[in-house]
Amino acid sequence: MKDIQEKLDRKDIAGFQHDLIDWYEKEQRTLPWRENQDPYRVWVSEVMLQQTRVDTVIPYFNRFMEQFPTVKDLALADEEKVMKAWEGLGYYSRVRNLQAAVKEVYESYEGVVPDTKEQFSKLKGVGPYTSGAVLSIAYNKPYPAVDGNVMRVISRILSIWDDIAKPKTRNIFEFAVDQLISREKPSEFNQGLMELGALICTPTSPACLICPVNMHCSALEEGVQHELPVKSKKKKPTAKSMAAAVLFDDAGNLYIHKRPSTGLLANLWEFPNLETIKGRKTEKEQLMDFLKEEAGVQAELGDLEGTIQHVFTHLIWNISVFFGRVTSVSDDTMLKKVTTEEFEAYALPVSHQKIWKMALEEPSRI
DNA sequence: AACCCGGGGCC
DNA sequence: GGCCCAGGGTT
Repeated sequence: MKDIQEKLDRKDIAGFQHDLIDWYEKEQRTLPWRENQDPYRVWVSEVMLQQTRVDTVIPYFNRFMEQFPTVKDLALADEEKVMKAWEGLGYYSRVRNLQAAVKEVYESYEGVVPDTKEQFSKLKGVGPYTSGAVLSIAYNKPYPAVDGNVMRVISRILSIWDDIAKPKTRNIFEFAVDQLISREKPSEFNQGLMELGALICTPTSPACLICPVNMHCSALEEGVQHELPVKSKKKKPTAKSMAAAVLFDDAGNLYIHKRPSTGLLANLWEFPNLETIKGRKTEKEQLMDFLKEEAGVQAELGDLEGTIQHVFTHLIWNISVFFGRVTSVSDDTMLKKVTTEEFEAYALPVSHQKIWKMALEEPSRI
Protein backbone atom coordinates (compact mmCIF):
# COMPACT_ATOMS: atom_id res chain seq x y z
CA MET A 1 0.00 0.00 0.00
CA LYS A 2 3.03 2.22 0.46
CA ASP A 3 3.67 2.52 -3.27
CA ILE A 4 0.03 3.52 -3.81
CA GLN A 5 0.37 6.20 -1.18
CA GLU A 6 3.43 7.57 -2.97
CA LYS A 7 1.52 7.70 -6.25
CA LEU A 8 -1.31 9.53 -4.49
CA ASP A 9 1.13 11.99 -2.93
CA ARG A 10 2.22 13.01 -6.41
CA LYS A 11 -1.35 13.64 -7.64
CA ASP A 12 -3.21 16.92 -7.78
CA ILE A 13 -6.18 15.42 -5.97
CA ALA A 14 -8.22 18.63 -5.79
CA GLY A 15 -7.73 19.18 -9.51
CA PHE A 16 -8.70 15.60 -10.32
CA GLN A 17 -11.85 15.88 -8.19
CA HIS A 18 -12.82 19.15 -9.82
CA ASP A 19 -12.27 18.01 -13.40
CA LEU A 20 -14.12 14.74 -12.85
CA ILE A 21 -17.09 16.26 -11.02
CA ASP A 22 -17.33 19.18 -13.41
CA TRP A 23 -17.46 16.79 -16.36
CA TYR A 24 -19.99 14.53 -14.65
CA GLU A 25 -22.33 17.39 -13.83
CA LYS A 26 -22.32 18.46 -17.46
CA GLU A 27 -22.23 15.15 -19.31
CA GLN A 28 -24.10 12.66 -17.12
CA ARG A 29 -26.73 10.57 -18.86
CA THR A 30 -30.38 10.96 -18.00
CA LEU A 31 -31.24 7.70 -16.27
CA PRO A 32 -34.43 6.73 -14.46
CA TRP A 33 -32.71 6.15 -11.12
CA ARG A 34 -31.23 9.64 -11.28
CA GLU A 35 -34.61 11.34 -11.14
CA ASN A 36 -34.18 11.78 -7.40
CA GLN A 37 -32.09 10.51 -4.48
CA ASP A 38 -34.68 8.14 -3.03
CA PRO A 39 -32.42 5.58 -1.31
CA TYR A 40 -34.78 2.73 -2.16
CA ARG A 41 -34.66 3.56 -5.87
CA VAL A 42 -30.88 3.99 -5.78
CA TRP A 43 -30.55 0.66 -3.98
CA VAL A 44 -32.73 -1.24 -6.44
CA SER A 45 -30.83 0.26 -9.36
CA GLU A 46 -27.47 -0.70 -7.87
CA VAL A 47 -28.55 -4.29 -7.35
CA MET A 48 -29.91 -4.54 -10.89
CA LEU A 49 -26.70 -3.03 -12.25
CA GLN A 50 -24.51 -5.69 -10.63
CA GLN A 51 -22.85 -7.43 -13.57
CA THR A 52 -25.54 -6.02 -15.84
CA ARG A 53 -25.38 -3.21 -18.39
CA VAL A 54 -27.29 0.02 -18.10
CA ASP A 55 -29.29 -0.49 -21.31
CA THR A 56 -30.45 -3.90 -20.11
CA VAL A 57 -31.47 -2.58 -16.71
CA ILE A 58 -33.53 0.46 -17.75
CA PRO A 59 -36.76 -1.31 -18.79
CA TYR A 60 -36.54 -3.70 -15.83
CA PHE A 61 -36.05 -0.81 -13.43
CA ASN A 62 -39.03 1.12 -14.77
CA ARG A 63 -41.35 -1.89 -14.58
CA PHE A 64 -40.05 -2.81 -11.12
CA MET A 65 -40.72 0.68 -9.81
CA GLU A 66 -44.24 0.68 -11.23
CA GLN A 67 -44.96 -2.60 -9.46
CA PHE A 68 -43.02 -2.00 -6.25
CA PRO A 69 -42.62 1.77 -5.83
CA THR A 70 -41.67 1.78 -2.15
CA VAL A 71 -39.94 -0.32 0.52
CA LYS A 72 -43.34 -1.29 1.84
CA ASP A 73 -44.61 -2.46 -1.56
CA LEU A 74 -41.63 -4.72 -2.11
CA ALA A 75 -41.57 -5.95 1.48
CA LEU A 76 -45.18 -7.10 1.25
CA ALA A 77 -45.11 -8.31 -2.37
CA ASP A 78 -45.80 -11.87 -3.45
CA GLU A 79 -42.50 -13.64 -4.04
CA GLU A 80 -43.60 -15.14 -7.37
CA LYS A 81 -44.50 -11.69 -8.66
CA VAL A 82 -41.10 -10.38 -7.63
CA MET A 83 -39.36 -13.24 -9.39
CA LYS A 84 -41.46 -12.63 -12.49
CA ALA A 85 -40.40 -8.98 -12.49
CA TRP A 86 -36.77 -10.13 -12.48
CA GLU A 87 -37.27 -12.82 -15.15
CA GLY A 88 -34.50 -12.64 -17.73
CA LEU A 89 -32.15 -10.41 -15.71
CA GLY A 90 -30.13 -13.32 -14.35
CA TYR A 91 -28.37 -13.79 -11.01
CA TYR A 92 -31.70 -14.38 -9.36
CA SER A 93 -30.28 -14.53 -5.83
CA ARG A 94 -29.92 -10.77 -6.18
CA VAL A 95 -33.66 -10.25 -6.05
CA ARG A 96 -34.24 -12.88 -3.40
CA ASN A 97 -31.69 -11.16 -1.18
CA LEU A 98 -33.04 -7.73 -2.06
CA GLN A 99 -36.56 -8.60 -0.99
CA ALA A 100 -35.28 -10.19 2.23
CA ALA A 101 -33.25 -7.05 2.96
CA VAL A 102 -36.16 -4.75 2.17
CA LYS A 103 -38.35 -6.77 4.53
CA GLU A 104 -35.73 -6.19 7.20
CA VAL A 105 -35.79 -2.46 6.52
CA TYR A 106 -39.57 -2.47 6.68
CA GLU A 107 -39.74 -4.38 9.93
CA SER A 108 -36.68 -3.14 11.82
CA TYR A 109 -36.13 0.38 10.45
CA GLU A 110 -39.72 1.54 9.95
CA GLY A 111 -39.25 1.41 6.20
CA VAL A 112 -36.37 3.88 6.17
CA VAL A 113 -33.21 2.65 4.45
CA PRO A 114 -30.46 2.93 7.10
CA ASP A 115 -27.85 5.61 6.42
CA THR A 116 -24.90 4.15 8.28
CA LYS A 117 -22.34 1.77 6.84
CA GLU A 118 -22.64 -0.49 9.85
CA GLN A 119 -26.40 -0.98 9.53
CA PHE A 120 -26.78 -0.95 5.77
CA SER A 121 -23.90 -3.37 5.16
CA LYS A 122 -25.53 -6.00 7.36
CA LEU A 123 -28.48 -6.36 4.99
CA LYS A 124 -28.64 -9.37 2.68
CA GLY A 125 -27.02 -8.87 -0.69
CA VAL A 126 -25.36 -5.61 0.36
CA GLY A 127 -21.60 -5.95 -0.11
CA PRO A 128 -18.86 -3.34 0.00
CA TYR A 129 -19.70 -1.94 -3.44
CA THR A 130 -23.45 -1.61 -2.95
CA SER A 131 -23.15 -0.09 0.50
CA GLY A 132 -20.65 2.49 -0.71
CA ALA A 133 -22.72 3.28 -3.79
CA VAL A 134 -26.06 3.70 -2.01
CA LEU A 135 -24.66 5.63 0.95
CA SER A 136 -22.73 8.01 -1.28
CA ILE A 137 -25.40 8.52 -3.95
CA ALA A 138 -28.48 8.65 -1.73
CA TYR A 139 -27.03 10.05 1.49
CA ASN A 140 -23.94 11.87 0.21
CA LYS A 141 -21.52 10.00 2.47
CA PRO A 142 -17.89 9.80 1.37
CA TYR A 143 -17.45 6.02 1.00
CA PRO A 144 -15.70 4.37 -1.93
CA ALA A 145 -17.84 2.37 -4.36
CA VAL A 146 -15.36 0.16 -6.17
CA ASP A 147 -16.73 -1.88 -9.05
CA GLY A 148 -15.14 -3.13 -12.26
CA ASN A 149 -15.50 0.29 -13.86
CA VAL A 150 -13.74 2.06 -11.02
CA MET A 151 -10.91 -0.47 -10.89
CA ARG A 152 -10.31 0.07 -14.59
CA VAL A 153 -10.35 3.88 -14.31
CA ILE A 154 -8.20 4.06 -11.20
CA SER A 155 -5.75 1.42 -12.43
CA ARG A 156 -5.07 3.78 -15.34
CA ILE A 157 -5.09 7.03 -13.37
CA LEU A 158 -2.55 5.68 -10.87
CA SER A 159 -0.89 3.06 -13.10
CA ILE A 160 -1.70 0.12 -10.84
CA TRP A 161 -0.65 -3.27 -12.19
CA ASP A 162 -2.20 -5.62 -9.64
CA ASP A 163 -4.51 -8.31 -11.06
CA ILE A 164 -8.07 -7.00 -10.65
CA ALA A 165 -9.45 -10.55 -10.90
CA LYS A 166 -7.99 -11.24 -7.44
CA PRO A 167 -10.39 -10.44 -4.58
CA LYS A 168 -7.86 -8.71 -2.35
CA THR A 169 -6.90 -6.29 -5.13
CA ARG A 170 -10.16 -4.46 -4.50
CA ASN A 171 -8.71 -3.33 -1.14
CA ILE A 172 -5.98 -1.43 -2.96
CA PHE A 173 -8.58 0.47 -4.97
CA GLU A 174 -10.75 1.16 -1.94
CA PHE A 175 -7.69 2.60 -0.23
CA ALA A 176 -6.96 4.78 -3.26
CA VAL A 177 -10.55 5.99 -3.75
CA ASP A 178 -10.86 6.67 -0.03
CA GLN A 179 -8.08 9.22 -0.43
CA LEU A 180 -9.22 10.56 -3.78
CA ILE A 181 -12.92 10.99 -3.03
CA SER A 182 -14.40 14.46 -2.70
CA ARG A 183 -15.74 15.12 0.82
CA GLU A 184 -18.01 17.83 -0.58
CA LYS A 185 -19.55 15.87 -3.45
CA PRO A 186 -18.98 12.17 -2.88
CA SER A 187 -22.11 11.28 -4.86
CA GLU A 188 -20.96 13.13 -7.95
CA PHE A 189 -17.41 11.85 -7.51
CA ASN A 190 -18.40 8.18 -7.34
CA GLN A 191 -20.94 8.44 -10.12
CA GLY A 192 -18.44 10.43 -12.15
CA LEU A 193 -15.87 7.61 -11.89
CA MET A 194 -18.43 5.07 -13.04
CA GLU A 195 -19.77 7.31 -15.77
CA LEU A 196 -16.23 7.89 -16.98
CA GLY A 197 -15.63 4.14 -17.08
CA ALA A 198 -18.82 3.62 -19.06
CA LEU A 199 -18.44 6.46 -21.57
CA ILE A 200 -14.74 7.37 -21.89
CA CYS A 201 -12.36 5.06 -20.06
CA THR A 202 -13.73 1.93 -21.75
CA PRO A 203 -12.03 -1.50 -21.65
CA THR A 204 -10.49 -1.81 -25.11
CA SER A 205 -10.46 1.66 -26.64
CA PRO A 206 -10.32 4.44 -24.04
CA ALA A 207 -11.07 7.87 -25.51
CA CYS A 208 -8.11 9.56 -23.84
CA LEU A 209 -8.17 12.49 -26.27
CA ILE A 210 -11.49 13.70 -24.94
CA CYS A 211 -11.08 12.46 -21.37
CA PRO A 212 -11.79 15.18 -18.82
CA VAL A 213 -9.06 13.86 -16.51
CA ASN A 214 -6.42 12.95 -19.10
CA MET A 215 -3.97 15.43 -17.58
CA HIS A 216 -4.18 13.46 -14.32
CA CYS A 217 -3.67 10.02 -15.88
CA SER A 218 -0.41 8.16 -15.25
CA ALA A 219 -1.22 5.39 -17.74
CA LEU A 220 -1.70 7.90 -20.54
CA GLU A 221 1.46 9.70 -19.56
CA GLU A 222 3.34 6.40 -19.74
CA GLY A 223 1.51 5.29 -22.90
CA VAL A 224 0.21 2.10 -21.28
CA GLN A 225 -3.53 2.85 -21.13
CA HIS A 226 -4.30 -0.15 -23.37
CA GLU A 227 -2.41 -2.54 -21.11
CA LEU A 228 -4.41 -1.68 -18.01
CA PRO A 229 -6.12 -3.00 -16.06
CA VAL A 230 -4.36 -6.35 -15.63
CA LYS A 231 -6.95 -9.10 -15.40
CA SER A 232 -6.25 -12.83 -15.37
CA LYS A 233 -8.42 -15.10 -17.49
CA LYS A 234 -11.21 -17.32 -16.33
CA LYS A 235 -11.65 -20.91 -17.34
CA LYS A 236 -13.98 -21.92 -20.13
CA PRO A 237 -17.47 -23.25 -19.48
CA THR A 238 -18.13 -26.99 -19.60
CA ALA A 239 -20.96 -28.48 -21.65
CA LYS A 240 -23.89 -30.59 -20.41
CA SER A 241 -26.40 -32.61 -22.46
CA MET A 242 -29.99 -32.26 -21.34
CA ALA A 243 -33.41 -33.46 -22.46
CA ALA A 244 -36.62 -31.59 -21.70
CA ALA A 245 -40.31 -32.27 -22.25
CA VAL A 246 -43.13 -29.85 -22.98
CA LEU A 247 -46.05 -31.83 -21.62
CA PHE A 248 -49.75 -31.22 -22.22
CA ASP A 249 -52.73 -33.26 -21.19
CA ASP A 250 -55.93 -33.66 -23.17
CA ALA A 251 -57.51 -30.78 -21.25
CA GLY A 252 -54.77 -28.46 -22.48
CA ASN A 253 -52.90 -28.12 -19.20
CA LEU A 254 -49.12 -27.77 -18.99
CA TYR A 255 -46.83 -29.53 -16.49
CA ILE A 256 -43.96 -27.54 -15.01
CA HIS A 257 -41.41 -27.95 -12.23
CA LYS A 258 -40.09 -25.58 -9.59
CA ARG A 259 -36.33 -25.64 -9.19
CA PRO A 260 -34.81 -25.99 -5.70
CA SER A 261 -34.38 -22.93 -3.50
CA THR A 262 -30.58 -23.08 -3.77
CA GLY A 263 -28.11 -23.41 -6.58
CA LEU A 264 -28.44 -22.61 -10.25
CA LEU A 265 -31.59 -20.69 -11.21
CA ALA A 266 -32.99 -21.15 -7.72
CA ASN A 267 -36.79 -20.97 -7.37
CA LEU A 268 -37.40 -20.53 -11.06
CA TRP A 269 -39.82 -22.74 -13.00
CA GLU A 270 -38.91 -25.02 -15.88
CA PHE A 271 -40.10 -27.79 -18.12
CA PRO A 272 -39.27 -31.20 -16.66
CA ASN A 273 -35.77 -32.16 -17.75
CA LEU A 274 -32.71 -34.18 -16.88
CA GLU A 275 -29.04 -34.38 -17.73
CA THR A 276 -28.63 -37.16 -20.27
CA ILE A 277 -25.67 -39.51 -20.60
CA LYS A 278 -24.25 -41.28 -23.58
CA GLY A 279 -24.99 -45.00 -23.50
CA ARG A 280 -27.35 -47.69 -24.68
CA LYS A 281 -30.52 -45.74 -24.00
CA THR A 282 -31.63 -42.95 -26.30
CA GLU A 283 -32.33 -39.46 -24.99
CA LYS A 284 -36.03 -40.08 -25.48
CA GLU A 285 -35.88 -43.29 -23.43
CA GLN A 286 -33.95 -41.56 -20.66
CA LEU A 287 -36.49 -38.73 -20.62
CA MET A 288 -39.40 -41.19 -20.56
CA ASP A 289 -37.85 -43.07 -17.63
CA PHE A 290 -37.19 -39.83 -15.81
CA LEU A 291 -40.76 -38.63 -16.21
CA LYS A 292 -42.19 -41.89 -14.96
CA GLU A 293 -39.77 -42.66 -12.13
CA GLU A 294 -38.68 -39.23 -10.92
CA ALA A 295 -41.32 -36.75 -12.04
CA GLY A 296 -44.32 -38.99 -11.47
CA VAL A 297 -46.13 -38.77 -14.81
CA GLN A 298 -46.68 -41.18 -17.66
CA ALA A 299 -46.46 -39.57 -21.05
CA GLU A 300 -46.31 -40.37 -24.74
CA LEU A 301 -43.40 -38.51 -26.28
CA GLY A 302 -43.02 -37.49 -29.91
CA ASP A 303 -39.79 -37.43 -31.85
CA LEU A 304 -37.04 -34.90 -31.20
CA GLU A 305 -38.46 -31.45 -31.96
CA GLY A 306 -35.19 -29.58 -31.92
CA THR A 307 -32.30 -28.49 -29.74
CA ILE A 308 -31.60 -25.41 -27.68
CA GLN A 309 -28.19 -24.16 -26.68
CA HIS A 310 -27.84 -21.89 -23.71
CA VAL A 311 -24.53 -20.45 -22.51
CA PHE A 312 -23.97 -19.51 -18.88
CA THR A 313 -20.77 -18.02 -17.48
CA HIS A 314 -19.37 -21.40 -16.40
CA LEU A 315 -21.71 -23.81 -18.14
CA ILE A 316 -23.29 -24.67 -21.47
CA TRP A 317 -26.60 -26.49 -21.76
CA ASN A 318 -27.41 -28.39 -24.92
CA ILE A 319 -31.06 -29.27 -24.53
CA SER A 320 -32.93 -31.75 -26.72
CA VAL A 321 -36.60 -30.81 -26.71
CA PHE A 322 -39.51 -33.26 -26.93
CA PHE A 323 -43.25 -32.64 -26.88
CA GLY A 324 -45.52 -35.08 -25.14
CA ARG A 325 -49.04 -35.98 -24.01
CA VAL A 326 -49.62 -36.84 -20.37
CA THR A 327 -51.68 -39.98 -19.93
CA SER A 328 -51.62 -40.34 -16.15
CA VAL A 329 -50.29 -38.47 -13.12
CA SER A 330 -49.26 -40.04 -9.81
CA ASP A 331 -50.31 -38.49 -6.50
CA ASP A 332 -46.76 -37.61 -5.52
CA THR A 333 -45.79 -35.97 -8.79
CA MET A 334 -43.17 -33.24 -8.56
CA LEU A 335 -44.83 -31.38 -11.42
CA LYS A 336 -47.40 -28.63 -11.18
CA LYS A 337 -50.37 -28.61 -13.52
CA VAL A 338 -51.16 -25.16 -14.92
CA THR A 339 -53.33 -23.77 -17.67
CA THR A 340 -51.52 -21.96 -20.46
CA GLU A 341 -53.00 -18.75 -19.07
CA GLU A 342 -51.67 -19.38 -15.56
CA PHE A 343 -48.33 -20.39 -17.05
CA GLU A 344 -47.66 -16.79 -18.12
CA ALA A 345 -47.31 -15.73 -14.46
CA TYR A 346 -44.41 -18.08 -13.68
CA ALA A 347 -40.80 -16.91 -13.96
CA LEU A 348 -38.71 -19.09 -16.29
CA PRO A 349 -35.01 -18.88 -17.09
CA VAL A 350 -34.26 -17.74 -20.61
CA SER A 351 -33.22 -21.27 -21.64
CA HIS A 352 -36.74 -22.51 -20.93
CA GLN A 353 -38.32 -19.45 -22.49
CA LYS A 354 -36.55 -20.60 -25.64
CA ILE A 355 -38.16 -24.03 -25.25
CA TRP A 356 -41.60 -22.48 -24.86
CA LYS A 357 -40.99 -20.37 -27.94
CA MET A 358 -40.30 -23.58 -29.87
CA ALA A 359 -43.62 -24.98 -28.70
CA LEU A 360 -45.49 -21.86 -29.75
CA GLU A 361 -43.96 -22.08 -33.20
CA GLU A 362 -45.22 -25.65 -33.60
CA PRO A 363 -48.71 -25.41 -32.13
CA SER A 364 -50.00 -28.30 -34.23
CA ARG A 365 -47.63 -30.66 -32.45
CA ILE A 366 -48.98 -30.02 -29.00
C1' DA B 1 -8.76 -17.88 -2.26
C1' DA B 2 -11.67 -20.33 -5.33
C1' DC B 3 -15.96 -21.20 -6.92
C1' DC B 4 -20.83 -20.43 -7.84
C1' DC B 5 -24.41 -17.59 -9.78
C1' DG B 6 -27.32 -15.31 -15.78
C1' DG B 7 -27.70 -13.02 -19.52
C1' DG B 8 -26.71 -9.94 -23.22
C1' DG B 9 -23.94 -7.06 -26.17
C1' DC B 10 -19.69 -5.84 -28.20
C1' DC B 11 -15.36 -6.72 -30.79
C1' DG C 1 -15.67 -17.01 -29.60
C1' DG C 2 -13.78 -14.25 -25.93
C1' DC C 3 -14.55 -10.54 -22.99
C1' DC C 4 -17.01 -7.46 -20.17
C1' DC C 5 -20.47 -5.72 -17.34
C1' DA C 6 -22.61 -0.18 -11.31
C1' DG C 7 -20.84 -7.92 -7.28
C1' DG C 8 -22.21 -10.93 -3.41
C1' DG C 9 -22.54 -15.40 -1.11
C1' DT C 10 -20.67 -19.79 0.04
C1' DT C 11 -17.17 -23.02 1.01
